[in-house]
Amino acid sequence: MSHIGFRRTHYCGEVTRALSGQRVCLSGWVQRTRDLGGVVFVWLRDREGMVQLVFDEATCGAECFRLGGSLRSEYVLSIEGEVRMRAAEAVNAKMKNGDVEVFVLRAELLNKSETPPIYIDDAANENELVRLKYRYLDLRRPSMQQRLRLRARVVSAIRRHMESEGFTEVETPILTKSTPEGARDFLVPARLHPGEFYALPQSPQIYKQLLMLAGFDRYFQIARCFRDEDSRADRQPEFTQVDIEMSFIEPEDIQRVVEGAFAQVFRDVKGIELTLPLPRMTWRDAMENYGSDKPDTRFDMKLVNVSQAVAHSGFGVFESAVAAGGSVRGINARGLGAKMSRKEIDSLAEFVKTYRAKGLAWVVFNADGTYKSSFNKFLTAELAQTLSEQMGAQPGDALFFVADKDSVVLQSLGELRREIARRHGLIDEGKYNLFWVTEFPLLEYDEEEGRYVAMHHPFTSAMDEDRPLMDTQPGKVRAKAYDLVLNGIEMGSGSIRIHRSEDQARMFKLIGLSAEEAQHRFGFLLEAFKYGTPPHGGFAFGVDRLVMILTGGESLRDVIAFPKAQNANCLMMDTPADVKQEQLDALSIRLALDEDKGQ
RNA sequence: GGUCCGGUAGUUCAGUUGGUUAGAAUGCCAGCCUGUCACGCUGGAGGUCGAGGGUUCGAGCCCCUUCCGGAUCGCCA
Repeated sequence: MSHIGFRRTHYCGEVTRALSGQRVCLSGWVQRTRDLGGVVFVWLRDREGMVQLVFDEATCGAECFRLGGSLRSEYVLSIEGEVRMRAAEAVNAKMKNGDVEVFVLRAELLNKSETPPIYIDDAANENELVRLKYRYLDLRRPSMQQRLRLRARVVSAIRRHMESEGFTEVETPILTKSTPEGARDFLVPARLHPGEFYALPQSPQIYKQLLMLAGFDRYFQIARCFRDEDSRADRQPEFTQVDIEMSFIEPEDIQRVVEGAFAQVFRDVKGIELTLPLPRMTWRDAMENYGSDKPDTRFDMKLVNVSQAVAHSGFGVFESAVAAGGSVRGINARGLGAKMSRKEIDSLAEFVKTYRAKGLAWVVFNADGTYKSSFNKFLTAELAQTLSEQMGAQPGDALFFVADKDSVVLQSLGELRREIARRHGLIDEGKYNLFWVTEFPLLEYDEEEGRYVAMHHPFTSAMDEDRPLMDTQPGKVRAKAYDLVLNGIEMGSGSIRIHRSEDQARMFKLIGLSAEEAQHRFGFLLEAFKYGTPPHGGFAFGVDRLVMILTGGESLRDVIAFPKAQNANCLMMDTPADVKQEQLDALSIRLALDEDKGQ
């Protein structure tokens, strides 16, 4: 008995009326059977789709017919059969190739299957827990197959583009060195060096800069990166990024290459021609208008700063926010005044509290020209007029205001505008708004740590015209740093790097990294910079996120073959897992677990 | 580290005020059925109500602890 079935001639999904009358050999999984007693219908599925098989005793013989009746879900089957057109009344219009079927002549059962815990169908609605535990079955679903195949095409398009632009693909180590700054590292114990650890790379940042120093001029890599931080729908502990670095360039040069890669991807997998160069928006404009450094520009509803208008309104909440150096800003939910119940407005107020806003002030302009508001007592006709002018309000509009320090106002309103847009369907889902956000600040002040931290990373160079501010007003220095934003999601970021060791040392000092610590962690880099480092810069963008958007997915789990669950578990393999004592001994590791959790 | 939602049959879920033997659909098993396509009909099996503890005459339901999944704030240079 053969163990490979019949030599396959076609994929199931390829069997169409064009093959009518021909003999075909198919292999695949049993999707569903309908045993009518005298005839058995079977849907056979492979990666290209399904086709209906017919087991008819007169055609296939008694033994084969018995086999047909014994088939169950996900049995693995090979058949030889004849493609026949179906009678007009037997056509299944819901099936792509529902006008044909394959009359089985011979069949061979290659493997049985337990009854699967999940039904292999896109309409199925199983819990993620079950899906992730039986990921190999979940991946049989057509939608999962399509997403991963689209992902492969995305990566292929990128690779082709980068090669055509003269980039060299170089692999960099997975076992590398823990860095201070930035996300938590995954650590790997070193058996040959007791007490010392490798770290998994958060990105190949330093390696790619060293490759520039080494003269490769143009480098890229499809790089796996690791961050030991809490997961989100759009954040996994390990993820893939396209990592790029170039020498002797300005921001526009790298942006042109990255835009080209995205254009290639959109052309290949979506048939969409992007208009290049992509639009630019400064970080400052993004924050002012959208309250976010990754604005979703598929709808308007911009933030408006009304601090001046309300600074002396008598409304304590507004006045004190402005007096304390913060601001009062608002958004205009156009035409939604009548559609929003008091209950919904209350829920929006709860929503902004998530982002530490203390409350949400609102004004609804009725169609008849009257208005109501949460601060009626202070809302004089004059103030209402001013606000309505500044925010372009018309009858029927609803205005929402947050008063607080800028960071809270911007974030809470920025998120609120997205929430309102989601709830009221203001987002055109067919749109892809891809653009650059430029002129990011070099540093931001970390109140917890009481020092400046690098906003991008500490290898980012300052904009030339802002360099004089570095000693006097570090918070105002803009960086040669740029993000690429797609539909309100950060695709990636990049910068022109520091390439002189004295500048790098100065940057480390600015972020409070002592000379000793800098030497200990980055001594090799400072040393390397002494040997003729070219000006260089780069970019990195997330493959998972890009594919998620292109497939309309809600979660990175939908575009990663074997993703981690929220707490970084793999539910299928049950990782992480304990190890044998001998393994720990070999690594000189002793566990210090609480007794009730422990061994 | 915090907040919120969820965990009941293989799966998706319902389960009233705490009250007899925990239900439905689907799937599964068996039988019948020659044009089904979510086939149909008949019958059947299937449960540690996530786990542990507590309150109570009595807990799927109330309380505490804990585990697991999801969303999210912080975090993520």
